[in-house]
Amino acid sequence: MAYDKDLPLYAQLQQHVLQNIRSGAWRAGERVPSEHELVRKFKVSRMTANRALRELSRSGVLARIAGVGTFVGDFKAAAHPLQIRNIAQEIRERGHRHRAQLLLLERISPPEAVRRALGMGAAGSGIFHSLIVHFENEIALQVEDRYVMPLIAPDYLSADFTQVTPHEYLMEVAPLQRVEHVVRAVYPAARIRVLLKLRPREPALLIERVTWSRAMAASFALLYHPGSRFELRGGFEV
Amino acid sequence: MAYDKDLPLYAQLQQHVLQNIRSGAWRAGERVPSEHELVRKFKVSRMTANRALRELSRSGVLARIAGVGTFVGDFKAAAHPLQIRNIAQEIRERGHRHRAQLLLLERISPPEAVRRALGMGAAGSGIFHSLIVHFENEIALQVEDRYVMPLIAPDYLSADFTQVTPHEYLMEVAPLQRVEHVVRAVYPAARIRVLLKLRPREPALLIERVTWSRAMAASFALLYHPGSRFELRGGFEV
DNA sequence: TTCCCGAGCCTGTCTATACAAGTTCGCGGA
DNA sequence: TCCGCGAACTTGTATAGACAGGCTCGGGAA
Repeated sequence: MAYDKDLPLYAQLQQHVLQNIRSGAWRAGERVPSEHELVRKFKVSRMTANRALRELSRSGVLARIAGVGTFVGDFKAAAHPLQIRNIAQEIRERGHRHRAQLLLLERISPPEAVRRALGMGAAGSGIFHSLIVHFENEIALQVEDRYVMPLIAPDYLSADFTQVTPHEYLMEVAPLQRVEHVVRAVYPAARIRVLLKLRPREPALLIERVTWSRAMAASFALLYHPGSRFELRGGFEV
Repeated sequence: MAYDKDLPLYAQLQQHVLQNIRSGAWRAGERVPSEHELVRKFKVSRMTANRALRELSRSGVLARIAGVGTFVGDFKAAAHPLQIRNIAQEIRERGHRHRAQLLLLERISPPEAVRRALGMGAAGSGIFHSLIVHFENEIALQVEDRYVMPLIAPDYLSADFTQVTPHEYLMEVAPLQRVEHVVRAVYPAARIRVLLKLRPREPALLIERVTWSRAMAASFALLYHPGSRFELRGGFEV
């Protein structure tokens, strides 16, 4: 094989497939060699060829149909991933200083929108609410408006959110099971605009995050970011 | 094993691991059973245990260190994926009508911002430019402002972009190698605001997309979406 | 006391083999 | 002509065995 001899065999097979796709020799939808053909051509065992193709299939590069064959995936249809990360960690990884300012930490009767997001019945008994501003080098980068189910984190009101972010705190007290995000561009309410020091027409990037733990909705967060100072990045290779 | 007998063995092992993580029995950073322990406990071969753990490791649920062991991954550090998809396909999958209106299709001298995004030298010889509005049931959902390297798609100016989207066209003529996205909330220029029929203070969600093909930047697209009618969704399970 | 080396664990890879189940296609019988 | 069956191919899964290389820790040598 004319590929990097330092790589394991299955990875060399993957390189072979990827190079043919990258070069345009194998186009979307076209058939790629079967496991048996790879076995014959490259003198490897079928398990090795199987692993090479199976992993490329799992990552969306290939599509496999039992009994039919393996085909080049359709990038038109592929979803390209973006990344949402922990704000405090992101700031620290940039080598900057993170500071959290706690504005509210209370038990309230949940607003209708929050009840809907968390799938609460009408008889919402009360919910924990925190409002925190996150600063990167003393410049506001996120307003975190969060609602937490008391059942999941009974001691939420006594946590020190200047030291640990609510997300980190919740990760400690309850195992995370599922996360859902919705990202939108919004023109936020005046209260949020002030906290983020938004300029007159500057919009905000809003991430709505719902987390599940122990088979129930645990927390609903509205994460506001200044449009001019925050962006989500993502990529997608081969 | 007390798991779904219809699942393959390696998947049943994964269920076992995931249930222990979900329930909180195994916390982030803690050790999980080694392959040998799984072999003894569940009477499977090591290759089966290896596959179960390897795949969970690849998806970030576990972290493995050769010579040491396998550990529960740290969700605090995990990045949560969002999805960016082909707009025309997304609309059609919702069962709605997609229509593309071509406003500009020309060869121009590239603006500075475009030259930078595509990594062009100062002597940019000229670049193809298209401006298209995408409608969902006759409501504007995206303004696509795209710049394409002539080397990659020499016949770009003679394509029919009411029938095929530029992204689909480029996928046909050049193999896709890499995609990068940046997502921001912006207050767009008046020209864009008119096309999207934005209300007075309504912001837009802007996706900047650079694609590479044959080891060079191929295309730079600015995708504007109305803040009130467009959102990105993503999730993350276990 | 300090340092080095090896035993014993771990993951990573690879092979040969086996069986199951899905698809395709052509041949032969009704 | 039409239908059904089976051969030949495909992927999916599972096993047993092997070797390589990384890490830890303890015992023995300097």
